[in-house]
Amino acid sequence: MTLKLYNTLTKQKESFKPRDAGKVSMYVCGPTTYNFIHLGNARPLIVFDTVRRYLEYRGFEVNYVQNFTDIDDKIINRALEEKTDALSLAAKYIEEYFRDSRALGVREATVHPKVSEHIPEIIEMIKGLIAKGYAYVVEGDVYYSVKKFAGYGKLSGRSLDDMQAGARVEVDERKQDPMDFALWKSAKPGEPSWNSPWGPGRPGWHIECSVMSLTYLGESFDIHGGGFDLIFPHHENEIAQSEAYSDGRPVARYWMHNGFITVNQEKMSKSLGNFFTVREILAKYNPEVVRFFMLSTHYRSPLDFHDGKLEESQKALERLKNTLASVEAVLKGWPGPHPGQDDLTPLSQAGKEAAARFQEAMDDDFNTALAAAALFELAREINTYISNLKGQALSLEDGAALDQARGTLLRLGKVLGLFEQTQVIAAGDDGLTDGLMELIISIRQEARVNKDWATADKIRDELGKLGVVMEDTPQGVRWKRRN
RNA sequence: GGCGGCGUGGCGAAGUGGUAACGCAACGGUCUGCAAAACCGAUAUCCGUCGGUUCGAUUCCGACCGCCGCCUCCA
Repeated sequence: MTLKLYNTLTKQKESFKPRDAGKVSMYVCGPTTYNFIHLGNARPLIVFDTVRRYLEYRGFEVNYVQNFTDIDDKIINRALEEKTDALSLAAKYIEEYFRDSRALGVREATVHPKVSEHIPEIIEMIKGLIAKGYAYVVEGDVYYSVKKFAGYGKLSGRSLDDMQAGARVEVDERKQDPMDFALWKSAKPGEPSWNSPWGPGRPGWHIECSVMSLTYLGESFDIHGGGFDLIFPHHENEIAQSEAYSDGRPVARYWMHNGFITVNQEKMSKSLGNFFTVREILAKYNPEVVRFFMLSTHYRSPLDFHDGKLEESQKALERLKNTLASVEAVLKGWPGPHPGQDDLTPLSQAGKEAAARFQEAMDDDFNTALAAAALFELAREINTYISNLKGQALSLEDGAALDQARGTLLRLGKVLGLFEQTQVIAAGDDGLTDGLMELIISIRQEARVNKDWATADKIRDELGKLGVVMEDTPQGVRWKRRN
């Protein structure tokens, strides 16, 4: 089986063949850091982090680059409001960004380059574009001439004529064509700026990605990712810049774009004001719940958000965690695997099938929803197996089978970024909690032996009010914190 | 106006040219002192509407209806 992915450029699924055998170079557009990220911003983070994890699972070595736009108009304006300077404001929100992304289980990229630290390279590329005749200077600004680039519009599937008909933006008279865009913007008084051959100023929005991807990944790297709304104009312009600069050689081999998070079917965006920050959501939900929610729909489809969705994801995820906890409990006292105990039971088969289905799903353009189904199917097999033990003593074979199945479930879940942060076993945060719980459980068990149901139930009910769930399973008493 | 996407059981969501995964909810049963968890079982004659192609379409084609996105900063 080969990995297939949908390429926005060709509008079809293609077999993935990396530029360099065994290695994947990947660039994902990062945030403009002028405030906290919201759930919509988090989708590409989680989606492409999962893509990366799966590529690694498939044995590729992944070089993952995600930039920070730490200088632009929004940052400058925000800095003025907060009476600080642009770069320190950006630095602050880069910190905040990492707090959120880490919480969501998003691994750090191999490199996180910042625009402000690549000004010389940016100036170089702009000079090159001017030299090749693709850009022109007007009063300290530099513009890219879209008409000079024959392939303009190939990613977004539109022609310059169509767009001009629909354009309703104020046209800057100094531009040769209304669609021309800025590579370099001259600084107004008081604005942060860098010296350049065209006078003090700062880079336009699009040039940074061309420069950074080229710097860190080279020409024709493998995967370029981002949200749907970046297709035009950002990625279109990036192609125009990079390919003009490198004499027509493609920027990236595959372009991937994730769909939006919507609220009441409308795009979640800062301008509409219908957004939820990652920060506020994580105050209420386990990060893995958010992750599971994001991955329960295919990445290219829109994903509608409301609290009920997270509740549902939470319960679904709990099912998986309950299974892991059950295995854990059953395996208590099991001496460990012995050689030669593979493939002894139907459960081993089930594990293999689940892994195969998982891979097949992920190979098909990262179908995480289908991949998750494989997890649930395996969980049911495990539960059934445990259920059939009926509390009897565990044989070595049973132990081996369960241990193996559990390993598969964990391994596959981790590709989706699940089961990493929360302890699978419902356990406390320190030894004290565990010790106290053991004590409480033994007292309650005594009451149960004495058929003192009132006391037993009171303990369970009161613990419930404190957020601790107690279950009397055939494998013994189990407790966990709710959520 | 141009370009693109979506419409599957109560909800969410996969999917296939030969009659529909998975999760949540609800229902019946098993287990349990009772619960919870878990297991078993029945639930979509049907995949927006209308046509067409086909032996056969939810899946292909066309029209229509509805919703959404991009074309301007936006993940």
